[in-house]
Amino acid sequence: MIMALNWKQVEKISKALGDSNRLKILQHISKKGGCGQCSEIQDVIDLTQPSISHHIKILVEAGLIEAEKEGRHHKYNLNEQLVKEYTNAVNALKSS
Amino acid sequence: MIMALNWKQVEKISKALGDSNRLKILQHISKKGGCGQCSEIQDVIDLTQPSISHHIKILVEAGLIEAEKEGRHHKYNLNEQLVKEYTNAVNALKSS
DNA sequence: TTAATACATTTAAATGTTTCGATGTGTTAT
DNA sequence: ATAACACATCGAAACATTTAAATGTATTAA
Repeated sequence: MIMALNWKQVEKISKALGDSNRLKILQHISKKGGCGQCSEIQDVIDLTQPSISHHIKILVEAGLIEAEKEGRHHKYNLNEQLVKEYTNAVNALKSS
Repeated sequence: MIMALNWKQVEKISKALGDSNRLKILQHISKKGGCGQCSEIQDVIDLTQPSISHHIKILVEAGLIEAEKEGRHHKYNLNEQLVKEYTNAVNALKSS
């Protein structure tokens, strides 16, 4: 089996997943069927706008979500392919 | 088996996976067929003994590895069940 | 018993992360 | 054009993590 992600990427994605607020953001985006907006995330999570912006940046840089600009709003989609590759890479620890 | 992980556990495991040295330790334990010793990990990873001890503690506390004392040596096993539950939980983001 | 080995713990320094207030940039509405 | 909205960035404080030197504990060997 060809490993799509290298360990540096696994580290980065794990770091991105290692924060409760970011996990909440991911769950929110996931529930919304892969979409969401910063402004509505502020209603769900008890953080200021700059903090949410920071966490979203980390998720985007890890590749877990993708931003789509629509006028002055931003929509976010979960990168399901990356989630799959990440869990594959972690699971590969079991049989390498 | 039935036990699914809660998000607090997912956070903790992700944090444990979010460090290159800990990923190397896990790979080493994994390669050795689920076993290894601190002293041989020191040959593979460029860290002092207290640092390795610290990282192993974090992996144990996350539940990713289990320690087995054998005299003055310690053997470590990958908790394959937990790895499975972790990847299941992360993958669940795709369809919740 | 004494010495050596394997690992844990404590302490402290360096470094990284999280968070928010202030402010900046681009977009839409009036 | 002006105001309001959505989001990004900067700067700084608070907090957490990483690392190693020093030291401690338990086990085995001589």
